[in-house]
Amino acid sequence: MNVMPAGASWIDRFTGLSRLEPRVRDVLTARATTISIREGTVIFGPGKRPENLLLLLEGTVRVQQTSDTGREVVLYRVNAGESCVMTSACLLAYEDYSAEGIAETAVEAVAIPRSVFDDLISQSESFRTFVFSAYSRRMTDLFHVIEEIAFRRVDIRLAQRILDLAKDDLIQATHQQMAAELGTAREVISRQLAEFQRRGWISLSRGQIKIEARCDIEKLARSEH
Amino acid sequence: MNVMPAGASWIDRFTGLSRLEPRVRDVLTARATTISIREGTVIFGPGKRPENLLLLLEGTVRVQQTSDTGREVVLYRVNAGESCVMTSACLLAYEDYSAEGIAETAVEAVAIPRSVFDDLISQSESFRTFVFSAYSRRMTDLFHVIEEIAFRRVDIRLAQRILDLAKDDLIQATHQQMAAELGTAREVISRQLAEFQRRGWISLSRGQIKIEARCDIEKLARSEH
DNA sequence: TTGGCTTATGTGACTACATCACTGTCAGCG
DNA sequence: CGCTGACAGTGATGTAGTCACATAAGCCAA
Repeated sequence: MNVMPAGASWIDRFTGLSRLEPRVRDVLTARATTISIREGTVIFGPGKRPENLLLLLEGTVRVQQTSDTGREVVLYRVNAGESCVMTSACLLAYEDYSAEGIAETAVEAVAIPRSVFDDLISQSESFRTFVFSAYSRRMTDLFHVIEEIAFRRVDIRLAQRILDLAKDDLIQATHQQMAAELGTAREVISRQLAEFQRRGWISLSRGQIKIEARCDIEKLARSEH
Repeated sequence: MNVMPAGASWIDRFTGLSRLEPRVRDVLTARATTISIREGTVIFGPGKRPENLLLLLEGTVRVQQTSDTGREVVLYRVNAGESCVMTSACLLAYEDYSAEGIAETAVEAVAIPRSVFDDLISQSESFRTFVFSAYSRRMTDLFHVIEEIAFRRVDIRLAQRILDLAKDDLIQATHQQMAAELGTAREVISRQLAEFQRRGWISLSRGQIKIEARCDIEKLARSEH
């Protein structure tokens, strides 16, 4: 993780911080640093306590749960312009989570050390709102995950996830990885994808999925039940 | 909700608050009130923003998710000595959650209004730790729920829940309510309970489940996979 | 007490999903 | 070129969820 002084303007990339009191803004600019994190780095996870609160400038962090039986579910992703609140929870009150956060791409982030975080929380009402909003967002995300896993059909969820993950109508992922996205088994994904291909919605090749009929997939993704 | 002045000693019932700075302690004692909430009251939920952070002195709050298709899952319970952090998130950054919190029994709680919460968070390090720890706890709870729903068999989860809910080897609940506990369908619960009864582990009657062989149920609850 | 109502529970048939145990296939490389 | 390891396909079987009912149990009022 390469450390360098923070620029003056990054704050404006975070909508929640735009109204920050000028005094507090200065503290943040002075005492936070930007860091670069390599793709694949584990940012927090079982046994790994993070040292900083991260505000993402570039890249995405994937937060996932790995069960003792080795199966995985992706819980949510933290994108540029968002903060990784799990790290702030860990920061102040470390519990050994079963969830872990992984840099899915190379990540540029502003790192706020615990002491600064503490000062900001105590001095700035708008910073508090920023942090608590972020918590709310993530809680809401988790509620959605629970609802989807418990009550939604996998074909619908798969269709949604294909649309979410597709860059330029293409997804670079194995069936195993797609299964981990939804918390299901590889075979289930293989069969569903085969069915989608049969319908001409996608085409498959080793390690990738290509969207051929986006609107049909959207139709399924939007359908109830 | 019946309002009366708070006693001096309730703070000691919350382990996280025992080390509160004396000055802050006084603020809390002076400006917080205890309230009584009737069983069944919706404390927060879609369209209902709570006005206070609640610290539970007595009773339990059940936090559950209701899907648009009408099915439910119980996410976690807040017990005496714990704080209802969802309300604090709502307090500072209201999002319209799909989750709702319901007083499962009559509840006695200390109510901390938004302004006081704000003061405490800014003035007291140990109060901050208290609040963020509570967040951590609940996040962890949600991770467990996700793991259970995604990867655990319902017979095992049902056995666990029976043990959790049993007061004096008896549960007053319909199959429908048990289904909501686990986020599954009523028929599934009926069949599983029938099987447990066939094995002599429980006996059933309308609206209640009686434990007959606790150790056998525990054996199943503990078993992997 | 009987009959009617509501709520709770039982059941069969069927679909969806998970698991297991394989087989087949592709890409890269020694 | 042929091995190797990762990826993908598939049938059989078990578990869970859905649908459409049939029963049954308590409750109240005639």
